[in-house]
Amino acid sequence: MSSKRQKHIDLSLETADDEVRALEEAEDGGDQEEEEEEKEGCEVVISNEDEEANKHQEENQTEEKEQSYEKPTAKDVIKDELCVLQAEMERMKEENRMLQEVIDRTMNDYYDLQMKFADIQQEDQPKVFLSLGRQSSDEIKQAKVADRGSGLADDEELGLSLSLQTHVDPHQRDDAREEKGKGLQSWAAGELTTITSQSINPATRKTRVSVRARCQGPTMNDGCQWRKYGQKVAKGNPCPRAYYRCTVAPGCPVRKQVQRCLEDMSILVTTYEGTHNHPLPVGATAMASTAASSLSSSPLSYLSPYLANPSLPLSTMSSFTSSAGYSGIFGGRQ
DNA sequence: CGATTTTGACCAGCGC
DNA sequence: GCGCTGGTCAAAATCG
Repeated sequence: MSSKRQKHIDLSLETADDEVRALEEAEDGGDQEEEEEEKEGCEVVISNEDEEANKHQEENQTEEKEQSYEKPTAKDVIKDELCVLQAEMERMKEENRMLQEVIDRTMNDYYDLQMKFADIQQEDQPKVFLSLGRQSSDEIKQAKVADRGSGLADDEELGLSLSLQTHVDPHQRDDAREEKGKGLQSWAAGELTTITSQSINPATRKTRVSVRARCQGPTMNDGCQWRKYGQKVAKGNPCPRAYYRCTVAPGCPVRKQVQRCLEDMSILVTTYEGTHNHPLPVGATAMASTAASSLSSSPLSYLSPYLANPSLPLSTMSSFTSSAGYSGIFGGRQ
């Protein structure tokens, strides 16, 4: 051992050390020299091959020592294996523990959302006002105007806020809008994404969701199939507004409007209206799930049915990070 | 040839 | 009532 340069790696795993000690005691009955070695902990012996070649001449002289060295090397291998296995086991345990925590958190969020959804349903079918987007109450108030006019108002970018308001009487709409919504903000991975949702027609309870996302193409690929049925140049925005109808299933009432933002042509403002009367494509469902889970900690009780039958289109929209608003709109077939 | 897009016409709601 | 505007229709054009 003295003739060879050795590298020692002390893994310091007591349990593995104990097992090795028990093994050696069973085999050798307790050798004095080995016991001293064991006190140093679990060791991994790695010989340096380069120096081993240079000192090849010394090998003959130390042949006897080499022979006596082979015995503890074999045990070191066993120790090594045990140490590695032990370390691996600990790592797996830690990983399991973390995964369990994630599952618990997800389940808690899900139950919480279910409870909140039940509460909302008890409010005599109130009108739900949703606002996703970093908006103040005033901005929410302007949402309808902006939606009808030259695209959505230029909300604060780089963030996602969410508010939920409920009110029954259409005449109270303005008052309700004065309330500042509870907010949830999260990063959109550096991309702009603002979602603004509000119900427009109290009679039909049609909900609308506006999504602002950076998109190079003429429209976002949101996983659904759309047919264009009209195009208009809205006042105040030279960019034409395109009208699309969902063609996934015949008679599906969902429609969407697509228009470039006046302030930033790279931003595509897509407004969805109506509720799908059919199951959504896999891609849309996947995205909906992702979006829903990303907002699981928000006060979005209406997400519960959405989780069961999500309808949010999956897309190539690179900036789409959250899409809870779709749940209020595209409830899918329920 | 069927599906989709384009585009002008038409309709409804709203404000004056 | 009139004009403006947004939304929809439907025929023609285009595409695959």
